[in-house]
Amino acid sequence: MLEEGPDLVEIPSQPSPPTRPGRTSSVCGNCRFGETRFCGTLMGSVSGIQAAQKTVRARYNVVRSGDIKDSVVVICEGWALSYMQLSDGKRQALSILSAGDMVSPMSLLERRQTFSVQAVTDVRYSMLPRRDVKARLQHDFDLVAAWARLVAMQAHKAHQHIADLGRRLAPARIASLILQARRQADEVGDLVGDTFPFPLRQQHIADLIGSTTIHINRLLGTLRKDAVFELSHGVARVLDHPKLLEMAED
Amino acid sequence: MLEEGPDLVEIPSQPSPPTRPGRTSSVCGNCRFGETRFCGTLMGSVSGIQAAQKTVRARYNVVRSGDIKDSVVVICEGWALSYMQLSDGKRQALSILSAGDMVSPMSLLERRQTFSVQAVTDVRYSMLPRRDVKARLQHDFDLVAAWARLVAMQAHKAHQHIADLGRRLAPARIASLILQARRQADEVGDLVGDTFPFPLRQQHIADLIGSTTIHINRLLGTLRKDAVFELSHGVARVLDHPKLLEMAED
DNA sequence: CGGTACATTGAGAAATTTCAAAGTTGGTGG
DNA sequence: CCACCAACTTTGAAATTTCTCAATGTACCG
Repeated sequence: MLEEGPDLVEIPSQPSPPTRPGRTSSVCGNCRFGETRFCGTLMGSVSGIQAAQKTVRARYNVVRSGDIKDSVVVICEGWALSYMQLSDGKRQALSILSAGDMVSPMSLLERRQTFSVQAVTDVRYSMLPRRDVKARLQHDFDLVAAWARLVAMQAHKAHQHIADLGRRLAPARIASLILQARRQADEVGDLVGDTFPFPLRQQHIADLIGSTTIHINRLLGTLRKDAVFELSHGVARVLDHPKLLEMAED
Repeated sequence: MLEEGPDLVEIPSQPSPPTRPGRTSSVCGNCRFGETRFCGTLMGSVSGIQAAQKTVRARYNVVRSGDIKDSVVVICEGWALSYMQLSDGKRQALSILSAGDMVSPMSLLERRQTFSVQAVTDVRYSMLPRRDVKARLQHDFDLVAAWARLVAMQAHKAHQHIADLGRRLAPARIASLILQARRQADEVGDLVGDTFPFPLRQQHIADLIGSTTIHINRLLGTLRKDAVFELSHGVARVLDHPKLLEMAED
């Protein structure tokens, strides 16, 4: 698994983070997701919440475990990975974050981040002041419910992840990951034929799956050889969907 | 891992579940935890929430994945395990539930249970009508916050679990589990010297750890031989705390 | 006594990691 | 245009970890 990243993978220094700040709140108004996502509903026409937009380049951190943040982070564009950093330097990815995802619904209460987030591609994200968001929720129980639904979904995903890691062999986990990404792409309209964007590196897959790059590499090699799945240059291609379903046995 | 349990392990039939119903709400008033737990706060003096008390014997289910429940379940006495049931019959435990634990904070919204809960020892539990609880939350944002804190804690535990399963070898996971149980026992005052109650069977440990009984058995054997940890008749004993800490590398 | 749940052991098989070393690719500065 | 570098991918072989299969042993209960 990926050891604590080299300098390039982490934000190199506090003074000059690879970030270009900016302050807009109309950005959300132009968002391709409109109000289909929680962040959209939250920002809806009359919220008056001011979102600060930022950008980080691939392989840099959006959030670091332990950071104290007074904002809720929402990914607007690009892919990122949330992960836990283990004491011995290993890391385990928790989930894929892409456009429209709130980095952590929980961060509404806890200023201290309990996990890190690293950009896979270049990432654009918004920071919503926690105070404002909280106030908004306080006045609108429906929003609380929507938020809770989000939390519930994430909890369920976490449980699936636990079951995957605890009870499945690597091939099944990979198949499962691929299918999940395909489904997601489909929902967002990014699925073109049997092809969809998949910018994760083998290292990222290994981190999600709880395995090593080397093993992932061999498994992907097999999938390619067997004409089941191909991955190259950030584009995934499912050649044998039924086979994948069978492998993931879901 | 445990295959879909034999009949005895599951509730044998709908007509005569091994449950003796009863309806009391003063029970919570007499609870040893008072208002230190969320359920206590929730039921606090003036809530007027009516809790139905039930009991199930060891190895029976408290909740089954897919059940539709209009109540929130809280464990009052005994130990239980929440777990995911995989399609191929295997199961993966998610967490230990003991006195004072709400089975799932998420169940406040979702009637459909997304995981199962099985009693490890005999278990007494309360069922709080969701409608009432929800109403209570709606009138008291502080309760929402308390609830959210609970959710956040569980999310964090889930993340730890994911990291454990994905990135640690079985010995480290066992050590980690033991220490967690010890800490928990300590907090509740159940730690006597180096000894504390630990009713989990090797099978349960395997299900939590994502391993097999046989493997667990050998590892526990080693721990015993090396005078690090002993487990017998539901009582655990930590002989070499530092060693365990080192193994869990936390 | 018979049965069920649980713990324990041995031996071989399978999955996965580790170590070591090349091969590729895309971008950058000269 | 070329050399070079960093990030990635690929391969081989040996070492570890963990699982599976197959028995056997043990304690408690009705």
